[in-house]
Amino acid sequence: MKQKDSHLSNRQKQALQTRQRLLDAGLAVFLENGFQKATISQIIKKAKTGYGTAYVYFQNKDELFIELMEDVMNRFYEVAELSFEPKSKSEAYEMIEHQVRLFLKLAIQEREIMKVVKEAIGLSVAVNDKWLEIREKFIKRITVDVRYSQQNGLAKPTLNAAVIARAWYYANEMFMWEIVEKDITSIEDIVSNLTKMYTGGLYL
Amino acid sequence: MKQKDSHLSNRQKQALQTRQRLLDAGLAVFLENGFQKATISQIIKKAKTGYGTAYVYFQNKDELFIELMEDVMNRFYEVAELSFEPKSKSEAYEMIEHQVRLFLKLAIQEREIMKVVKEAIGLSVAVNDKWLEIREKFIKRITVDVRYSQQNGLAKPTLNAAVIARAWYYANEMFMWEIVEKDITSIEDIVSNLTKMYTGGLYL
Amino acid sequence: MKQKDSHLSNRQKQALQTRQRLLDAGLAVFLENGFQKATISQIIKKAKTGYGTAYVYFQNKDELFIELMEDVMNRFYEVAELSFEPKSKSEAYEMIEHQVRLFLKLAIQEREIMKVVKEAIGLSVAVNDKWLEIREKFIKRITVDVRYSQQNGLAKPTLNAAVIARAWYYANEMFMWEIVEKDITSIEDIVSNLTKMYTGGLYL
Amino acid sequence: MKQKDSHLSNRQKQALQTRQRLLDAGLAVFLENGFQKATISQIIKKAKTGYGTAYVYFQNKDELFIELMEDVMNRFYEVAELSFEPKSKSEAYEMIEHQVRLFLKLAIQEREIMKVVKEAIGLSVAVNDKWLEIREKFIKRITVDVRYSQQNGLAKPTLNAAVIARAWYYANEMFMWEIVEKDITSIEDIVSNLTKMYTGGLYL
DNA sequence: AATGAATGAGACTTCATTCAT
DNA sequence: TATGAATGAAGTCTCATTCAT
Repeated sequence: MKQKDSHLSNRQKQALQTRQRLLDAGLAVFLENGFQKATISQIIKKAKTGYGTAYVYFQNKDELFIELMEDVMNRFYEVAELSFEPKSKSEAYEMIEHQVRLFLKLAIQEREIMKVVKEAIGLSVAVNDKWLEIREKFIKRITVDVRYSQQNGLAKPTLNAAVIARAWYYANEMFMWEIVEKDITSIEDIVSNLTKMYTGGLYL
Repeated sequence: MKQKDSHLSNRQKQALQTRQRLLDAGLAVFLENGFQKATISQIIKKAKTGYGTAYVYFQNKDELFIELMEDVMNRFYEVAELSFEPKSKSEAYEMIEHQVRLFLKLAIQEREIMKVVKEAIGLSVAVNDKWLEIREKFIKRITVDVRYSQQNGLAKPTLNAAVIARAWYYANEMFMWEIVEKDITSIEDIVSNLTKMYTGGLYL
Repeated sequence: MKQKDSHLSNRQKQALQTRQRLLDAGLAVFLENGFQKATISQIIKKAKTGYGTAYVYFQNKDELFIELMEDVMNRFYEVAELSFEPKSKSEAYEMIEHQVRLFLKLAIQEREIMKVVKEAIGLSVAVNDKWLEIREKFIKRITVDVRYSQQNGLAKPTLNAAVIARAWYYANEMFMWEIVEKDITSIEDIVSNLTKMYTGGLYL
Repeated sequence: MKQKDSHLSNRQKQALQTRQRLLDAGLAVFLENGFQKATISQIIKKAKTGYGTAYVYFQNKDELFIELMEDVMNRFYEVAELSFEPKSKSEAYEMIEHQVRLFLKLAIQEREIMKVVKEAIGLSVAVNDKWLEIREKFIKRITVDVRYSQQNGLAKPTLNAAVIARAWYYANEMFMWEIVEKDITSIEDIVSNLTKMYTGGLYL
């Protein structure tokens, strides 16, 4: 954003570079070997640092991966954060369909790293916890959107926004995993059915 | 059920008993330690058999667990198999709500073993594959139900039954995991919101 | 040789057949998997008998293999037993060259089983001992031949027949293994050089 | 020998010591238990290092043993490398007899470790391969010697030096194993007969 | 003569992490 | 800030063989 780094000492700049080298190397190694088979050994070799150096910047393998994972998930979160202030049911439909499409397209784009994320979730408690945290962030954001529609008389006011948001997110997340794991590339059928059922069920 | 076994030789009966002892011991050990920490060693000790004996009946820890998992999942599947031939939208609503409630109640009942299942899915490829297989069985069954409603003029005929069934199942499965993992006991809010959104979105 | 079996009871005939079935199955399994990887399990499955049955006829896996090995080695031993009563050095040369050629040709013919024999020698004490026994039988036979030549004034009388026979056998055995393991097919160079050196060194 | 190591950091020197401790411990353990029964566990206990440490320096038990084996075999190889430039047949005879004697004496000296080598050759593919490599090195060296004698008009020029060298080496190796395994101590009979036959057969 | 259910010893190896330098 | 030598826990699974039937 602003001119960061500019006020840093050379030493600090170097440190930042080392850190970034580890991150880059980590990404490459995780993509190539998956989470479990990736070793710190491979990562530091690729980053040309010593064993200890990796532990200066990251508590452990999981933390390094989580950093990488957050980068990717931020891209997903940008989609969730898209402004959502529809004036009508049909506008809501358009916006939601658009959002779902972007979300699933992103899954296709980030397929490889997401496969590793899926694996890591099952293997590392820390990664799993991080994932849960990310998920709640998504659900919270969706809950806000649902409430907006209810407050503006577009959506059924008796439904529990939090539960609906969760259900909706769950369906999206699961299709996302399916796309990632089964190498699915055509998503339009999913996009439209998902959106229709959701808006049909939620909106007036 | 019937008198099976009756035609088995004593030897075979004994073998069957040994196998069952291992299964029982396995369940106890998995419940107590979780999937990862459970060891074959603990299981055979509890079953009072030799190491090799376990490997006569099960290829490895994963296979033994999968057998156990299938037993539990069959109880879930019974719910999915409940006859579903509604005459009206409201009858459909009743039936679906009933099914969801049974499904989630079962999750509460089987909470402990399901926690282990969740853990095992992330840890064992074999268990994960089995889970995917079970999931597809559920989705296939739901797809049939959706089609029935469409063919009887109850549900929107333009929706893709397979995709809708999948989305619906996904939402249910995810709430099931949430209930299992967060020790949730009050499910009525989930049941009613889930059902309302689903029937509102799918049915005419 | 004579009409064996004819006087055997049916039961004894059956037993003999079972034994033979095990031997045949053993050969097939050893050839396919090598000594170490071959399992009793595979053998009895192929022979269509029970576990225990194999142990009625053979003390253990090694014994079954040794029986097979003896069959093959008898074919080699026939070469060693070829009558050897040369009248002159040149006749001796011819006979020895002929013998070496037959011996090494046999190695080519029996290559596959001999590979397994080599493996088994290193792995099983019993097989190794049997091999040593077979070797001594060969050397004893050769010693007789060397003595014959010495007694008939054809070979240097001061050489120690036993040591010479052993050295000669060793060279032959080693070339045999080389042919077996390196899939060598052209042996004439070996045959002639071996024979020339041997007769040159031993004969007058 | 010279002051190598001098330029190594303390860290590297320490590492070298650790490695040597493992090698020394390995030798002791292999001598005491043979190859098969020796365990990494015993070795690290004797070397007072951790499990992982052994695997830092050697891929596995086989590799550690191969290192040990190479040390011994180098002593044998020194004998094979003895300069061989005879001026006459009788000088050749003397030199060869001397070499054979040294070779077999060495076998007596190194009997215990060579017993383990023999065992290991049958048990470990890696050790077997290493042995084959060592053997070829010997044979190559002998081939050079045979050629020298042929080129200087001492040995029969029509014989194939490579085959003769191989045959000669084989006889020596086999007697070496016999001496090692049967605890033979009187070698003069072998030395003289072997040399006589060889020189008689090869030289003019 | 034939069967087959049961047995159990036990050695390997990996790799994230530490901490003295 | 960077290094890298050292650590060590821990759980799998095989398969020849036995012996009661």
